[in-house]
Amino acid sequence: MTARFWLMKSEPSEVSIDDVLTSPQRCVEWFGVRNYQARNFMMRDMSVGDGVLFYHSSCAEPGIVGLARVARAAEPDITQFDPSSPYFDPKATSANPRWYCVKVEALLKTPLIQLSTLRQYPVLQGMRVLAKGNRLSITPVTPEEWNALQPLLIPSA
DNA sequence: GCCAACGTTGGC
DNA sequence: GCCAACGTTGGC
Repeated sequence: MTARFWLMKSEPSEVSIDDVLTSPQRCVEWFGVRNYQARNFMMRDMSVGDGVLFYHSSCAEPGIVGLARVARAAEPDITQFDPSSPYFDPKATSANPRWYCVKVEALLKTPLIQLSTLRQYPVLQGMRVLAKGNRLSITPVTPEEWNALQPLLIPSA
């Protein structure tokens, strides 16, 4: 296990940072990931306690909106078994699940950090989320990037 | 709505 | 195993 920090995208129309912060345990199953690379990050590389940048995508104001942590290791994503779910996968069975998800606990809401802001910091230029054409919904964040981001993540009064 | 990027599918 | 076609993502 190498990575300890992650950026995780969510569409706020589906699950926003506010949705998670106001849910009973401040937790959400990261259901709906249907990309093997992202799944493998959750299955192989994530550990409880890993730091998470909560990112809103496909919305009016895309960017980092919160801090979170991995709260539980990967388990089968139950939406793959539900024929009424948009994430239903007919090739998945409970004996042979295809898709797994970790549980994420939201910690706090941060000021919105837009892509244009991230681009201003040389140390952050390598972030996958800034790469042209990047579509991966879960990406590793280096300790250097994580540390450089901290001053930007302090909640305003 | 546009479109670039990229993952997946399926015929061969 | 190749690769063209297709579908999806996601910023703009």
